[in-house]
Amino acid sequence: MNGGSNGVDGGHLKAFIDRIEKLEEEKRALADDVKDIYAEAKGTGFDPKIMRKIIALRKKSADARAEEAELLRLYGDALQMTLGF
Amino acid sequence: MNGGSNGVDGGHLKAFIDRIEKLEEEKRALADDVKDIYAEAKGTGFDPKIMRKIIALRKKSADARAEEAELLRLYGDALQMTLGF
Amino acid sequence: MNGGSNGVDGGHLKAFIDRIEKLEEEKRALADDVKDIYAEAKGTGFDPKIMRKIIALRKKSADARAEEAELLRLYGDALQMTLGF
Amino acid sequence: MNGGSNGVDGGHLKAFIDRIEKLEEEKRALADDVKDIYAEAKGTGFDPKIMRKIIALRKKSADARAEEAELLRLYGDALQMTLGF
DNA sequence: TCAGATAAAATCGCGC
DNA sequence: GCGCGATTTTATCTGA
Repeated sequence: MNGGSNGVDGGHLKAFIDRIEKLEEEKRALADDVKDIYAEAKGTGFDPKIMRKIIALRKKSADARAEEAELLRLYGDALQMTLGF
Repeated sequence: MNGGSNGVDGGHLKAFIDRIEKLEEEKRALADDVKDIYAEAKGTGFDPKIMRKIIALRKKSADARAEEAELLRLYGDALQMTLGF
Repeated sequence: MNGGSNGVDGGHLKAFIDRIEKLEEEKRALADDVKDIYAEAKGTGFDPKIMRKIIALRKKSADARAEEAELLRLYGDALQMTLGF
Repeated sequence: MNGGSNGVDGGHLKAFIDRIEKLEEEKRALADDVKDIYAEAKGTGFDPKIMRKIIALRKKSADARAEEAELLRLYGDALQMTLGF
């Protein structure tokens, strides 16, 4: 049946796992690259924290952004907070 | 020297570690309580995600909130984005 | 309806948020206590970094027991066995 | 100076953000690939949940080796030994 | 859709 | 003070 004797195709399983581990490794490398860019941007005077927020906002549609801002406003108003925006 | 024979006061060390582990356990219990409250709030129609944002905003001073919003605006404007707020 | 009169029950929302913030505050206090103990231990000659490792290992041992049981369950399930626990 | 004329170098900022977003997109693509492999494996009879456990254990084993060396280092350091590696 | 698990991100403390 | 590593918190994803 296979190398083992328990009905599990170890070779096939190992191929899947190797492929996954390779991809995960590539993801880690890309994450490192991203970190480097943030560091570089910081070195030229940009605020990485704000950059992250901008990027998060860009991932959402304009509608989604507006809706979330509206909800924040509603909740903040109900709590009588001054949100500052 | 001490109970052991390697220069480390095991009894003293254990006392420290027991105290820390007890406090960590209490922290875990509180974290569970928080999770329960979010679930309860969700059950009555509130959006936990927005609640988290509100709580995060409340942790900052009004000035800090305004300054961050201003930076977001500056960056967004430089990118010609419409932020929606 | 509430201060904001916008359909959000501010009183109810505030009650939830107050409860959460209170619990978070207690968590912070406990975290400070933990930090103090590490500082105290450091002051008496113990290395906090090693202490953290020790505590992590103790926790890992506990987790390992739980995980062992879970893995048994998983494998048993994958093999369509009824383990009975 | 830029589109916004507010003191933020939009062109420079945009270049950084574009690079980051491109890398994040690649990360997402890799994550999708991983997801596909899990799905494919599932289709051939493997249990993805167990596979994840296996991979976590393999990673943990690698980490464990690193940690063992680190603990050696830590304890050696705590004892003011020169290990030479 | 929702809870539970997994992964990503932000935060914090340390050492240089 | 700044980057780095570790912890904690937040968001995403899978399966019921």
